[in-house]
Order: sequence, then structure tokens, then C-alpha cells
Amino acid sequence: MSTTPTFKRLPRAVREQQMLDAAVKVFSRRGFHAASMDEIAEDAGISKPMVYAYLGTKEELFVACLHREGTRMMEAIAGVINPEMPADQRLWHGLRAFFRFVAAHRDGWVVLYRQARGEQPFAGELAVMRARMVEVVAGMLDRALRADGREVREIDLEIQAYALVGASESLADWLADRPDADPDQLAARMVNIAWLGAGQLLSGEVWRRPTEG
Amino acid sequence: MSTTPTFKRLPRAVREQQMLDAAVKVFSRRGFHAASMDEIAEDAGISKPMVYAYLGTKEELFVACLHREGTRMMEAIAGVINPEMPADQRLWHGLRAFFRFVAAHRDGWVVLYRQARGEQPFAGELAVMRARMVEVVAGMLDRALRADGREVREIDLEIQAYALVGASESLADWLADRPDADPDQLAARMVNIAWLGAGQLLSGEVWRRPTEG
Amino acid sequence: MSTTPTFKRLPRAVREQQMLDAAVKVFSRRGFHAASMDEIAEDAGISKPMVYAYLGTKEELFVACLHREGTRMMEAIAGVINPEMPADQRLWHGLRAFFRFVAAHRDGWVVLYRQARGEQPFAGELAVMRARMVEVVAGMLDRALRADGREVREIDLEIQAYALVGASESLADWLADRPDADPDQLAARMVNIAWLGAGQLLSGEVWRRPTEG
Amino acid sequence: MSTTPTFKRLPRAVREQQMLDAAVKVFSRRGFHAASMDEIAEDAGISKPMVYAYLGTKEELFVACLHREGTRMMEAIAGVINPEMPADQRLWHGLRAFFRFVAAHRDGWVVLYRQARGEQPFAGELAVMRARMVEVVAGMLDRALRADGREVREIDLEIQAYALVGASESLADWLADRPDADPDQLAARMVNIAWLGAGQLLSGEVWRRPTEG
DNA sequence: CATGAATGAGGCTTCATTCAT
DNA sequence: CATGAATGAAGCCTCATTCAT
Repeated sequence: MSTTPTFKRLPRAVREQQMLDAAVKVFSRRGFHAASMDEIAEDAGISKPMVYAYLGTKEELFVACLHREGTRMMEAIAGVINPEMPADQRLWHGLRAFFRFVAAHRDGWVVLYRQARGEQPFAGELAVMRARMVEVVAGMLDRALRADGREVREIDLEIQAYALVGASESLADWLADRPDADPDQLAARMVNIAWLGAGQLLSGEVWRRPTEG
Repeated sequence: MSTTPTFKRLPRAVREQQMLDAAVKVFSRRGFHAASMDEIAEDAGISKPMVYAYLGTKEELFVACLHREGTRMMEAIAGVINPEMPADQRLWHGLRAFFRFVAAHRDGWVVLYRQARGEQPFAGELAVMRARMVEVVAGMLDRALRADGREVREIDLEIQAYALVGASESLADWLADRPDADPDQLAARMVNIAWLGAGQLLSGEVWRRPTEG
Repeated sequence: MSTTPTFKRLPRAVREQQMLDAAVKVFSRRGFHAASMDEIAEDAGISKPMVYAYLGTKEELFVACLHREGTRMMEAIAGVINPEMPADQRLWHGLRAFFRFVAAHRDGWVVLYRQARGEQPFAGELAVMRARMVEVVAGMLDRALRADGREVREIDLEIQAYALVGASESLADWLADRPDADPDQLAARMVNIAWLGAGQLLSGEVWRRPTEG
Repeated sequence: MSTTPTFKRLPRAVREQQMLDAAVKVFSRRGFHAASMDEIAEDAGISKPMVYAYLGTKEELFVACLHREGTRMMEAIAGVINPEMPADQRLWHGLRAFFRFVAAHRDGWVVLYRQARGEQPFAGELAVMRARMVEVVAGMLDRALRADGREVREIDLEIQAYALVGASESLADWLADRPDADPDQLAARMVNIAWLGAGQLLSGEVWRRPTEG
């Protein structure tokens, strides 16, 4: 209220970003249902009707947040991965970018991961993004295995990928609650866990469950 | 018209369970906010004031759901673990019990995992249960490592445990959406992934990140 | 506020009638859109949520008004018509009942005739009632004509009936704006107009339009 | 980018007609309240502030529609009536012009008849036009009767005229919903009904109501 | 002249929660 | 013990209307 004078009559594109910023923040803090359009508008420094005019319904607004944050995250990761890298390098750079993104956009991550999951209407939206990510990871594993002359059943790959993605998400979540943790270190640890596990897979070593019922 | 019908007037404990059943079902289907006390009461076959009289506020009701489902899950797992088993057996039995629970109580799992996480007031409640689980897993890993003469920094253990729990949750979630998947098979796969990763940890093998900044 | 003490906790049936009374009054005075649920609730001496609980949406409430008033009117008319009367008697008694109803339920009439017509969602509802009435009138004319040995094309009957109904509605509308007009006299005049017109029809006399294009 | 395109900057009068066209269309389709200034402006291919600058408030805009359509209709009718025609010819030409107008300007008719009637603020406006029409019809009847040497009480004339106008409106409404009906045929039928009824009036024949109370 | 940007105000609807019977 | 009746509060959304460019 005392520092930067708030300008009026900004162009649409600017206002839309302001609104999305506010929306991500409020959704992240309160959750989809508990968030109020009033608070979002106020936080964006604009009146409610503008939010509706530019970004539509509360649901549409949430989807817009989802898309923006999801795209940003995907791009952050895709931007550092190069198909010519060896697999462990791809994993390392990808995870590091991922954890860095989470550390830098905690709100966005919370919106994507904690909120979207719980709210029925968006589970689908999120599932698509998640599936894409799982697919990418599975593909990475698959190529690494084939390069090594080994073949694995699709379902095994999918599950392995799901576990890996789930572990990463869990750690991201852990990171989101610890403002001073170092994302790079976390990435290194995660690579360690994932890569060594995958290494076993590569070497064909398998744990066998006892035969009892 | 004057004799009270005998099938009503159930003892309080029974009624409470009916209500909790209904509540878990509705919360699971709709999410905390979207769920209405009306629907819960109707689903429980009882009038709203009774719900309030027995289980209190909507928030308290949700917490009660959380506790019941959480306790059930914990007990299901604890019931099959025996401290004298070797570590891989403990992991196997624990995970199998966990996935079996999820497969048999999808609604409860959804309440615990998908809903409680997103809604601020309960994140804390859940975090406690989660932390307890992580601690148990970390302890398991720690003892295994110490038994092998190796020592690992606490933070490494915590992260490894977080990853393991996260991977398991992710697979549980995968399972919750696939009614005909076999929990035992999934448990076996997860043990495979986890144990082999841990094996590397045990053997002291480590992936080193490149030295660039 | 000073005369009859307003009782609380009235049974549902009573409250519903109170609400419908208020709704008819307010809709009639303001029109569907301009009427506010607040005003209706206040006028009914009850809070808004009760209106929603008992009678649903604003649209549903309006339809309920339509049905109640429409049914009342139909019954008022049907109650005095006897199939064994000669046709002119049926017309006379029917019209008299109709105008009496309008005089006694001005609000109801306005809701039915002036409001429902203009508002798209209800045009259909109303059209059905109107069509029923037209059909009845057409049937009445048809029987009178056949009894006289004459046959008329269906379309002619329909149009004749439409004109008759339209004329009556117009006069009803005239009546609704003149609180001290006498409905019985108006009915007599209308019978005169209608019956004599029909008399010409009976006698087969026809006006021929000039042959120019 | 610097030369102003020539196809814009239409003269004011043209722009106003475009706006009125759009307004009539939208009001007719949605009704006064449900119509939005946004839709009208968009449909007119012009920005909202222009609408306000040229035609004022929403209410004023609606009144402008009413006046234009009402005037057009009146003129269409007046243009074909000649005071020297015999009465039945005047009736025939007038009604034909009326039904032709309705068939050709369904939207305008709906605005005039269905919408304006229901919305309180305009009922007055419309009543004036309607009264003028009734007066004209009554005058026509009066002269025909006087020419025949008969005198009728003013109230009887008014009611007869109201009935006639009401019947015509009802048929016009019937016509507005039947795009392929022939207005000329309808006019002929209406003349038939009206003229023969009036004929009875002329001949002094009267239906007498029973003497019971 | 023309318009994109902006908002105050108000209406519909729902819900958690409580009272009086 | 049990419930139908009742409500305060709050949220989403839309719209007529006006500025500032």
C-alpha cells in the first residue's frame, strides 16, 4: 500500500498472469473448495468480475492453474534432458530440474500434487499429466534395459515407473515442507536410490517371495 | 403405533460404526468439502441431529474417520510383522498387508491418502501417522544396516524411508483405481524394487554425481 | 405484526401453501426475473433455505405456482360444467366461472397469463394448459355443429377456438385491471359475442373475401 | 494501420437501426431481463459503450424497440385502411396487414406482445398502444352500427373491441409459432368470425342469460 | 468516435448447525 | 432418544454501467 503504486488498466495478458499467480497461491494455501473467489480476486488486486471475464469459472480457473504449473514443470524438466545423454545422466538432470522446480514453486507444486488429487473433477486432468510422466520414465528404463540386452514385461516396467515417480513425488512433498533443504542434494540421493535399484533390475537379480499362501 | 419397534434403538457403538461407514463412503466419493452432512446422515439411515450428537462437527467426524481408518491400517500391518523375522520378511509381510488393506478398503484409503492430504485442517493429523510409518521403515532399514556393520547418516535413512513409503503409496493409489489387480503380486513387485535398492545401500555401492556446479 | 401472532414450526403442508401464496403474489407483481427469492421468502414469513428445501429452485417454484393456479382455474371451470347441459349453457357457466376466478385471483391470473408467456422456460408448460383449453372449446363447438348436422374442417375449428380463447383471455386481462368490474356481466357479454358468432357458423353463413390477390 | 477503413464510421442513423435490429432480436429470444447488453452489443457488431451513447439505458433501449416495432405495425395497418371503404373491407385489409406484419416480423411481435406485457415497467407503454388500437376498432364498429341506425352503449363497444383485438392477438401469436402458416388465410378466417359476430350485433339479436342469480 | 478494462451491486443457491417437539 | 423444522452465513456468478485510453 505504500511502496509500488498499483497501476490501473493493465493489458489483459498481464492481468491474467497476476490472477493465475494469486489463484495458485490461494488454492495452494486453502485447497480448492475452501478457496474463495473473493480472496483470489483481492489477492490479485482486481475485482471478481474481471477474474470471471478473463479466466472463467472457479473450476476453469483451477484447471488454468493446473495447466500453467504443469506445463512449467514439464518444460523445466524437458529443457535439461537430452536424448543423447546416458541414462543415468538423464535421470540425474531430470530429477534435479524437478526438485529445483518444486523448491522454487512450492505453491504450484502443492496445487498440482496435493489439491488436484483429492478433488474429483481434476483427478482426470492430473492423471493425464502423471501418466505422461510415468510413460517417459518407463521409456527411459526400457531403453536402458534393452541396451543391456534384457527385456522386461510391460506391466513390470509400468509398476517400476510408478514406484519411481511416487518416490520422487513423496520426496518433493517432503521438500515442499522444508524451505531450507537443498534440492540438488535431494536429487542426488534420489538418483542413488533409483539408479541402484534399476541396476539390480539390469543385472537380472530378483527377490523371490516365500511360497506360502 | 405405540410399541417401539425392536429393530431400532441399536446400541450406541453400533450406530457410531454405521455413521462412520457412511461418512467414509461419502467423504471418499465427494471429498471433504463437497460432502454434505445431509448425504452422510441419509446414507447412514439416521437423522442429522443424531450424527451431531454422536460424532460432533463435520471436522470432528472427518477426524474420526481418519483415526478409524488409520488405526485399522496400522493394525493390519502391525499384526503380521514380527520383530524376529529377517528384514526382507518383515518388508514382504508388511507390504502385503498394506496392499491387501488398500484393496479391501478402497474408500478408507482414498479418505486417508487423497482427501486428508489436500485439506489443510487434516494435513497435520495425517502427517503424524505418516511420520510414524516413515519412522518404522527407517528403523527397519537402520537395524538391517547396523546388523551388516554399516552406519548411515540419519538424514539418508529418513530420505530412503520417505522414498520407500512414497513409492508404496503411489502403487497403493494405482491399486485403488484397478479393482481387479492382485495386491499380493503388487507387494512382491514392490519388495523386489525396495529390497534390491536397499541391497545396494547395504553393500555400500553409491552413484556419484558429476562434479559440475 | 400486531394482530395474529406468527406461529413457528408449522407443518410442511401449511408452509408450502404460505410460500406459494407469497410466490404468486411476488411473481405477479414483479415478473419472474425481477422477483427475488428474498422477497418471496420474506413475504412468506420464512427464511430462504426453507423455500429451497420445500419447493426447490426459483424455476421450480414458478412452475409450482403455475400448476397450482392452473389447476385451481381448471377445476373452478370444470366444477360448473355438466356435459348434459346444452352448449350455450356450458359456455355461459364455463365463462362465468372463468371470469369469476380471474376476478378473485388476479395475481394468479397474471402469473399464468402475463408472466408465463413471456419467459421462455415456461412457455411450454403454459402452452400445454392452453392447448387443453382450446381443445375443450373446439370439442364443444364441434359437438354443437355436428348436432346440427354440419361438419367443419379441423383447422377451422382450431382457429375458431383459438380466437374464442384469445378473446376471453383478453377480457380477463381487462378485468384483472378493473377491480370493480362485474365478472358475471362480462361473462354474459362474452357469451353473447361468442354464441352469436357461433350461431352464424351453425347457420352456414360465411363472409367471402374479395378475389383480388 | 493509419488510414481509417471506410466501411466503419457509418452515419448515426444507420448504426442506431443496426442496434435496434440486434436488440429486438435478442429481447425477443431471451426476454427483457435475460437479455444482456453484452449480447446485444455483440450481435450489433459494436462495442457496449456505443450502445449506451446512442440509445441509453437498457430500459430506454427496450422502449426504443417497443416504439419502433409498434410504430411500424401501426403504420403497416394504417397504410392500407381507407376511411371510405365499407366496414368489412376495412376490417379485412386491416387484419390482413396485421397478420402479414406479424408473419414478417415475428421477433418484433414477440417483443411487443409477449415480453412487454410481462415486464412491469413497460406494461404502461404497451397499454397505450393497445388502447389506441381498441379505440380504432371500437370506432369502426360504432360507425357501422350508427350507419345502420342502431346505438350501442360505450361499454359494450369497448368490450366487443377488446374481444376482437384479443382474438386477433391470440391468432397472431398462433401464427408467430407456425412459420409456414398463411397470414392472408388467417386474416380471412378472422374476418369471418368477427364480421359474422358483428352482424348479429347489427341485427340486434341477443343471447339472454338465464335469470338465476 | 470507439473500445478494452474495470467494478459495485445484487441474486441464486447451499450448507453446517441448532431448536422445539 | 429421535427428528422435522428452521436459519445465519457465505459462496459463486452475472450484469448494467462507466472510465481512461
